[in-house]
Amino acid sequence: MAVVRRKNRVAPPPEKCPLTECLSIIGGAWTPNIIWYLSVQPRRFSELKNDLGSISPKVLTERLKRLEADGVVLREVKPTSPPTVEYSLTELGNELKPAIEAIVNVGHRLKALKQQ
Amino acid sequence: MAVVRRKNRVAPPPEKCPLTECLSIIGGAWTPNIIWYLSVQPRRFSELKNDLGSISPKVLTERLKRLEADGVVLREVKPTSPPTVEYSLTELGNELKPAIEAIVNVGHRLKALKQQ
DNA sequence: GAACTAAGTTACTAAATGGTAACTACATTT
DNA sequence: AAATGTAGTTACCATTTAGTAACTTAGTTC
Repeated sequence: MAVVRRKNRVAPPPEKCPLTECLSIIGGAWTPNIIWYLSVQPRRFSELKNDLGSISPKVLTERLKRLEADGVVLREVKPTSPPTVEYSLTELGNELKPAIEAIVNVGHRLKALKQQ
Repeated sequence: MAVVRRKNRVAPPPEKCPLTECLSIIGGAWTPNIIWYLSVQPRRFSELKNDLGSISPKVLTERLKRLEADGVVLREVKPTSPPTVEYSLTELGNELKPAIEAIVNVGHRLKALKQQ
């Protein structure tokens, strides 16, 4: 039985791939988790650190800076003493919610299917 | 103005985090793209390699093996000559589609917003 | 018989990533 | 006065990750 040469191409996920575009923002350890927490409510640095459990301050700082640079997260210094810093999702950041939610939902389904 | 000690905790994304669960499967370079292509139709090794453009065969093999081990992808050797190998999504793999689609959709929105 | 296709494998390298631990400065609480 | 909380920073290290390039086996087309 000779090999069949298939010539059909699948159109690629269109130019400058939206998949890659979105993943370049939510990629990296902890990032989706951070966005998840911020989607619930604005959080302070130390609160996020606590929420996430074993993240190091170094990585948390890195992630927040990148998210801020990407326009996804807003950083606000509050005039308390000592000053506190509150992070929240920007409008652009809110756009990410559906993706995070979909991933969470699939995660639930995967867990359910695994347990059977 | 004294610092406000906030005591409320945000409930963590529930035990053994579904977010992390799902990301452990779709994480890693090229993985979401591979799933995207397979969600359109079953694809052969060389077809995927072509679809993805600049992926190396080493990485493609790695990704496919892991996806197969995770029960997300089915690998079938076809009795052609030379033998060809067809990859497709399993039922479990199909569960991932909504997440990939959501990411793609958000990617579109991000691109649209950026261009303004 | 040479070149090509299919589906990879292997050895090596470079870069990115994440983690650890210690440190800062200032203010408040005990 | 000491400890704690706030929001980080810095230097260093280990691991992971991805990429390159060359190679394999076997059949098939030119």
